[in-house]
Amino acid sequence: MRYTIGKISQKTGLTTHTLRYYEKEGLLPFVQKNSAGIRVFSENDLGWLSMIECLKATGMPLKGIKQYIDWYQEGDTTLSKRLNMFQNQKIYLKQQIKELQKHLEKIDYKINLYQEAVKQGSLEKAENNKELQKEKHRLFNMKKIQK
Amino acid sequence: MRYTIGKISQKTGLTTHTLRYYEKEGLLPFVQKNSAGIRVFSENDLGWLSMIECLKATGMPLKGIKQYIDWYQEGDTTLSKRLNMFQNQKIYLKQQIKELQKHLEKIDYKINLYQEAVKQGSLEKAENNKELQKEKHRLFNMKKIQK
DNA sequence: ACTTGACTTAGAGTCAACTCTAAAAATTAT
DNA sequence: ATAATTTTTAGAGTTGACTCTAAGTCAAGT
Repeated sequence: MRYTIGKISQKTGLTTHTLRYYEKEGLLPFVQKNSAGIRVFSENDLGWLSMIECLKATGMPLKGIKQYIDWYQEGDTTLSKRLNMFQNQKIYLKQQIKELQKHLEKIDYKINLYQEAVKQGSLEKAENNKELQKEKHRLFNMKKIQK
Repeated sequence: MRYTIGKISQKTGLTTHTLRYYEKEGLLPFVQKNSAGIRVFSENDLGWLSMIECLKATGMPLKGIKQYIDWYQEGDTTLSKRLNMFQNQKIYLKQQIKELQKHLEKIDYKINLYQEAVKQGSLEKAENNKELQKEKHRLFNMKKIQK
């Protein structure tokens, strides 16, 4: 199946502007153009966009994604570079998830605190709750600064 | 304990420039200044910076963080707004974590694929592996575009 | 007292990633 | 056939979050 840029925009949620921008940045080197100069996207291009989304969402800048695509185009001589890139991205991603889970605990604490505060009509009163104090200490206990 | 901007910079990893920028943006309304105009940070300010980091890391723009701080300063009349904000942030964060875990699966697939490709010296050969094909289908199986 | 380093301000500059504009050509709908 | 919509390009503009500069003040060490 072949798709116009508008269809791909609907499908991916990226604007047509963004898709052209990605192409200009070298992220979509496989997209064909017909005789009138109009882009014709294939299933394969959708696959690339899915991979781009994955790398972008996991914190890789567009330049890094372009590097990967450049390596892909160089062929099998860059296989280990690409493997290495994915392995690093995995390490980074696992770290990210771990951090977000810690942040989730902090936000849960705040929700508990504010639920109590709404109930009592006062943040100060809620902060006097022993259970919440213990939780706060556990979560926000920052190491002291040394001279 | 009282700290200068430099100490806080060391402690938080934010540059002094960034700390002043945050203050200018209204994110640190509690930071005091001494008679010479020099910022004096307290433990309480570190607590605020920790919360700012949490909200920033979970995708809230600085404007949203400022809104929260403005509400805080308005006092107990905004308790439910703040509770609501944290509840929304939690929903958003859980969604984020779920998405990152999906991305992790995709990256794991790519690692398996490239490990096989490196072993075989060819990406094409690796792509012919039945197990990997099944996995690819499971992970990248995109819905068709409808007319 | 002098030097070195940290602090102050207002404001300019940078960077990544879009986002939009304008004018023209192609495609689709009536 | 005509109108409306979509696509094309090059290039300019925007946004968010810093990041840096310059010119000056303050503080600590010798």
